[in-house]
Amino acid sequence: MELYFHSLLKGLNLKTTPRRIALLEILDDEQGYLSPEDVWMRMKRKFRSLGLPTVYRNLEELHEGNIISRVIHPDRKLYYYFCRNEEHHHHFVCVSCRRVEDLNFCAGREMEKLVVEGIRGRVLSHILQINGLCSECVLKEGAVSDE
Amino acid sequence: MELYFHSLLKGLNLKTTPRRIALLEILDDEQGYLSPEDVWMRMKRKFRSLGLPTVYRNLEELHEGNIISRVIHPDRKLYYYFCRNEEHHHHFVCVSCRRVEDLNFCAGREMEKLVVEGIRGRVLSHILQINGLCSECVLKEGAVSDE
DNA sequence: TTGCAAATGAAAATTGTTTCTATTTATTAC
DNA sequence: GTAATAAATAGAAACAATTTTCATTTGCAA
Repeated sequence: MELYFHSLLKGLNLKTTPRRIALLEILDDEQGYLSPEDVWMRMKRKFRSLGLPTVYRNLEELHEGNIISRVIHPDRKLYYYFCRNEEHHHHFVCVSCRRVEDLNFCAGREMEKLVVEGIRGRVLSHILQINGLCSECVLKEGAVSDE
Repeated sequence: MELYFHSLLKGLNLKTTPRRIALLEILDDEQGYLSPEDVWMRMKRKFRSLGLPTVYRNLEELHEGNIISRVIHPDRKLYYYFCRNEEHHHHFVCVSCRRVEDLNFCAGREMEKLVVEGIRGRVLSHILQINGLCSECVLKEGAVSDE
């Protein structure tokens, strides 16, 4: 694995540092996506004196090199995830407990068709977020509003 | 028109101030969308001492009241525009010229089913936004990246 | 017209992200 | 292996968009 990461980095003319390896491992282990701060917190377990700018810089370099993907969520923050040729998916966000669950669902194909045929434009990316109550919070059924 | 705006504001229990009228007029005149700062600059022509927080506050209140719509551009800034379509719908946002087009498409039903049956949760709302290039910008095909 | 809650301006705070700079480190040529 | 050097890093500071705070002003219901 480390060898594979090394060759990826080499391909971008980036040096293979322990931090970059760790960052790639973290993203590779995650099935969802992570904010720079999420990545930072995970990496800090290993590198006590890691700076947040280092995380931002590396995430952005790897994104530019097409090794990881970036999404911009409606919360206006950046999120990154490892590029797998796996099914693109979206997240269900519980507005009560803030848990996030993956949804193996994407309307991308339909949207693309609609945009290409209807508007005659081109789709570059899309943002989909579903807000609701997860099973536990549905039971608790507290006075939770959608915001 | 002013009367119409007055009734809209009344419906939200918001007072009819000269600033709110001007703000609504500006958004109503625009066929695309505007950033809070865009709105601020246009309003300053009329109100010399207008504060930017006032613009942010009002845009957000009107958005919450469903009088104006909000989109989040890939540049991570907020943009607002006047709601003309009553149906629930989604947005196609041209990342090049900033035009917004309504898409009469919603995958809400499928998502709902998936969430209820799969996760056993409840959907409260969803946000779907498609970023891309509109027909004109596809033709121009400039060096525009999804950024 | 008056009283009061709502709206506002100005300044300051916050948040997420980026830049700067001195120091450290991975790689390359020997 | 080792030295030279260009890239990578930490830490501090800068930044930009947005939000909060609070004292003052204003719309509007009584």
